[in-house]
Amino acid sequence: MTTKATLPLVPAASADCDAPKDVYAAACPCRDLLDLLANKWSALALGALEQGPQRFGALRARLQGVSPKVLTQTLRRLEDHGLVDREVFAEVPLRVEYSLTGLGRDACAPLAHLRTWVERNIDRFPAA
Amino acid sequence: MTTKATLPLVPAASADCDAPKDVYAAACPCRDLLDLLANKWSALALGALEQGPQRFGALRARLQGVSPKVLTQTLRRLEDHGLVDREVFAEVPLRVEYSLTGLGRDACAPLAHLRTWVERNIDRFPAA
DNA sequence: GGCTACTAGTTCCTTTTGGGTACTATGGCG
DNA sequence: CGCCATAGTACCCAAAAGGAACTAGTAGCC
Repeated sequence: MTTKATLPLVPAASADCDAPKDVYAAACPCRDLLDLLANKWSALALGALEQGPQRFGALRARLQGVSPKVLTQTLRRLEDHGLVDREVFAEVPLRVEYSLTGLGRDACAPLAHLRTWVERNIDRFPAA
Repeated sequence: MTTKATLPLVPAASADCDAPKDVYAAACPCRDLLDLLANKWSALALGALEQGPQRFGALRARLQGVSPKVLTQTLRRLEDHGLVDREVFAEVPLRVEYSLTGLGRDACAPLAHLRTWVERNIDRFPAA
């Protein structure tokens, strides 16, 4: 038996998102956005940019352990979604600055809550 | 030239986490925890469980689009970290109930902020 | 001119993860 | 016996994460 037969996983009438603002709906764009923000590197990058515009190298140093490739991907994705701005200065050596947009600044609030909750509650977790 | 020569990515003295509560430190356990919580399915699963204990099938229906494998993975990971409880009832057909621990309940708050922020601000995002 | 250095990436490759579909185990019911 | 249900697991493939090495463009130095 297939999955489809056992459970009506999606109401089926709402393929194009009848309830347009439900992260629990698979087809809702909210899902993609949640996927973007609920992500380790995004949360860290936006938090770093909260303290002002930063260069690529500075972000790389702040987000300890991030590889340049992943950092580029993360920043591009945030840029594509209108959360950060990328500004290139034709200096030498080349300088590129990343900064938050208004939207990005707003998105920082819930992510900051998450980060600080983690830091404040880490001791309550089993050592494993 | 290698990466090591150009940037001291990690202070190197703090391999075992001198500042024990910094999500920006690669070696800090906070990092793993952030990775666990800052995750689409975790955020959705914990949010679903906020409304009371749920069976596997109910969660699967609520988290539209999740496959049984991924749901199992997500729930086990949350269980391993002490965020959810898993209770098996030896009935027939088998019943398994998932519920939040105290820690899990606390973790819901920041995640709920994130989910509702997304739902409330989705319209501000570029259509792309 | 040739060498080095700087920044901000990209490319290539391997490993890990995500994810779907199909299948299993258990037991009641007709 | 065959069928239903639930709660998963097994298997496989594709996508993504991730690391190390390499590139581009320019300036300064010898």
